Amino acid sequence: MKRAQVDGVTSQASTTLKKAGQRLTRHRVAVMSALRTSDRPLTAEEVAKISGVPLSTAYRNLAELCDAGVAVRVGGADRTDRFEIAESLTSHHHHHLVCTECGVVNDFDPSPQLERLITKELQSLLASEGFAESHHLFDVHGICGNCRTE
Amino acid sequence: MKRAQVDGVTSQASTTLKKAGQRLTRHRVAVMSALRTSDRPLTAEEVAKISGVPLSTAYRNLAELCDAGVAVRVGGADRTDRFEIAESLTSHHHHHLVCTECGVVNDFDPSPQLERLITKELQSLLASEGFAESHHLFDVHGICGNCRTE
DNA sequence: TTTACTGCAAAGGGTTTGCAACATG
DNA sequence: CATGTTGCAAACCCTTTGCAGTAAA
Repeated sequence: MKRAQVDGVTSQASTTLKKAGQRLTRHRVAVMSALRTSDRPLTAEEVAKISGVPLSTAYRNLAELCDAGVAVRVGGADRTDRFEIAESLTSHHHHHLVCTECGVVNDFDPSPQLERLITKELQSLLASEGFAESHHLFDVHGICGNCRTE
Repeated sequence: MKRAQVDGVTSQASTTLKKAGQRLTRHRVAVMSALRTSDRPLTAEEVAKISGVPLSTAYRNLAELCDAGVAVRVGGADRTDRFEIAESLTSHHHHHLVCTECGVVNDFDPSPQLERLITKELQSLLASEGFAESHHLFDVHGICGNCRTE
């Protein structure tokens, strides 16, 4: 059921973009590639550096990718946005480890058990609060290994 | 085991502030009172309005309260910081419902079962990642009841 | 060829800070 | 009195936007 993700992600992304009336430029490919290559959410500045795309264009492309549902904006501990490929494209659900010292955000995988319980808990919650969930973030804040050994 | 929280919070807060070499001014009391009175995290602007403290002073006071461990900075969906009384003072552990439309953050209580599983899962996680948890945030993003009916 | 995209520089918006006046312990 | 605190305005920093030129489809 699960096919090679490299092609899947790229083709699904271009399809989605086309549907949104957006063009698949070399910059956009570069930005997506930067996101896909990383094992953690990236800041716009990191994306710009890695992809060689000017910062303002990187911001614009990231915003478009988010609108199209290809990427997601991830909040951290500092006031700098970070971006990652949407889980719907990678079929890899994960959560975040946020360092309150340096701001870096890393990924980690939840246990199926935890995920099941979360899903269940959300159902009753959404009903009682009239809240429509788009997604949930389980973020653990603390000091990362790097900052601890400095 | 659980005593009146109003006095507990205030006295513990002033003790903590004193220890940090900070004064308990009327502004600081007003800021803490604003946070304590609310059932959800407040923006600095909201705190300023409610407490009658000028915005820049509110920011400074909030930063000091955070440093002293009396308050906590809560990230949302927009780029506006929100603040709430630290859980260690209220002994009320909760999570957040973040509206991606209007930015409002509301509180909700997790089931003991969920909380137990989270705690357990974090132990192995922290060990394997060399990460020192300070606290965890289980944030559910979506559209709040208000925005849905608009 | 049409329309979307790019790149620079300039504007925005939330947050922080310099500094002189002020209040607390 | 000595220091921490306040208030205003200016500075900051990340992000967004206007506009003329460029490149997908």
